[in-house]
Amino acid sequence: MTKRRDYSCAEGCPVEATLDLLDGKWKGVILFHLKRDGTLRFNELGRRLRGITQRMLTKQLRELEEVGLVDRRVYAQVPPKVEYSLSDEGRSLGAVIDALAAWGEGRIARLAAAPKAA
Amino acid sequence: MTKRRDYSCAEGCPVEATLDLLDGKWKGVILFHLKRDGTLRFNELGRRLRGITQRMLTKQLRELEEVGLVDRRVYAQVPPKVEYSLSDEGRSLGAVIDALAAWGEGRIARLAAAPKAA
DNA sequence: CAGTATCCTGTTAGATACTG
DNA sequence: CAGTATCTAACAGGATACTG
Repeated sequence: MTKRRDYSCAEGCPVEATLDLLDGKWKGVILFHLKRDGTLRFNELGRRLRGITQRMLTKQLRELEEVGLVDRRVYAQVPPKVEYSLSDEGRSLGAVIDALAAWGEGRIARLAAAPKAA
Repeated sequence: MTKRRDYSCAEGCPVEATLDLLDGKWKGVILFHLKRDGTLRFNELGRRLRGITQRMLTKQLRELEEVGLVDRRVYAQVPPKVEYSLSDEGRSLGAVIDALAAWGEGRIARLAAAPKAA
């Protein structure tokens, strides 16, 4: 999904604008966990995302930071300590995250109830 | 974004489950327009998505159909007539689409108000 | 009208190894 | 602990041309 800067194409574009920010295999879940837990360190977050590599976690976090959804706080100490949390802008996404989570739960339940015929 | 079938990993996964279905550059907008207009023919839809190629439109629609969010109705006539609309499942996504659109509008407004310094 | 069929490119994301 | 650096396979998605 190519990132865009201009969403002047009216009608449907706000949807795209939002989705563009959530794009990437892990962004949605990352935001979900930061919303839930408030503040998490790099590896704490990583542990909540089973299967993610450090490289990917770093990349997704940097992108979220770049668009202003996530704040990154570095403590000048050894061993390193870096904390991630939602920015104000990220917090404003709360209702969206909730909507995604709520509908997803329903869908998972529906799929479980009516298993796709083999 | 790799499609998955199992979302048994608890906590954050409903978010992923939803996002997986909306993945692809055009799915969000397609759903938005079908929600708005109810039923649209292939090219009507295409015209609302400036820049999409027929190949992509077909592909995204097939994927949405496959996961059960969109219904495809073919009329046996010449010239061909094919109508797309939200399925019941797709309609149940309404609140999510609205949330995405609403937040996106806010964000676009915010970006316009505070243009990123070059 | 509503697609297919090909070709082609950049990007995504996984695996793996290394570091201040 | 919190990352980098490299390499690679797979795919997304655009361009273009053709068709029942």
